[in-house]
Amino acid sequence: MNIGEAARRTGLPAKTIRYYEEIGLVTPDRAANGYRDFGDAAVHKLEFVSHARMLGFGIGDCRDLLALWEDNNRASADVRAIAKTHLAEISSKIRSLMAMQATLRALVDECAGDGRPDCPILSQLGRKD
Amino acid sequence: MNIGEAARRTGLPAKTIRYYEEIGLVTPDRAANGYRDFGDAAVHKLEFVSHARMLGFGIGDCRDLLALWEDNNRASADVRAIAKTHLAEISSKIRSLMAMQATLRALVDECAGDGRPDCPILSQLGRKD
DNA sequence: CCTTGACCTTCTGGTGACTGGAACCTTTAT
DNA sequence: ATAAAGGTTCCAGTCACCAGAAGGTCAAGG
Repeated sequence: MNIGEAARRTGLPAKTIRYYEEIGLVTPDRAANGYRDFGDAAVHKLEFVSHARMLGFGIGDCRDLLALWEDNNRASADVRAIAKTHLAEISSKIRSLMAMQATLRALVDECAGDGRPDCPILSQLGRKD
Repeated sequence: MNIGEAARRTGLPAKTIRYYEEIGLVTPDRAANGYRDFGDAAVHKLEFVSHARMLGFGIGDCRDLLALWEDNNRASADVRAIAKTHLAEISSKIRSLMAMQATLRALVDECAGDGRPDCPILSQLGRKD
């Protein structure tokens, strides 16, 4: 099938699929006219990568997970290790975002938000340490 | 003062300060030898930007907040609006990360993580929709 | 006076994961 | 024959920097 149909089936933009080919995540066949020709296996791989990306895995992790997925002699421990590392990164990002959120929310709550110039948000940002 | 001292005072890497000059966030004087010469006001501006960046504001927001900070006729409503928009983006990111976290945590908990190939993580990633 | 080392300068190129657009070719339908 | 809808490649841009190269400047010590 052509790239458009593969895009429809996977939900990935065609541009993204071309990019995935460029970096070697998938290697679709080529038809005589030069068009990419995706088989079911290629589409399935794209779906796999799409799902992994939705869970926030980076391209490097996707590559590793894909290799594991295709290796019938894999150890689930290897998969789990990648996932756990990623989970830790997610948790760390959440913590950092929640800290920002708490600080910012307090500041926004304090701010009158009217026509006057006094603003605790700016005061806080401009404080000298 | 030279860029090194400005970096020490603000905690920003010198490279970052040069970048901030390049994009017009700060415009330090130049000494006769071509070195950047930061006055207290310039350092204070850098501190302001540094704080805003720590709260996750993008460079565009920093530019706007900086302009508001320096405008004595500002309305705090304008500052508050920027902050509220940014808060909404933070909340959205947190929600999205927490969804990933929940899914991934459940998968990791289900996975034996041993030498066998069976792995619910890979099964889930490879599921056809 | 010379050297050493720390500091400064600019410039180029890379990061992650795409996205947009231009210029062009192929297929399908009218 | 033509027009629309698809496909192709390649170049450039995004964001907020960071790494490194090649070279200029300055203060201190021999």
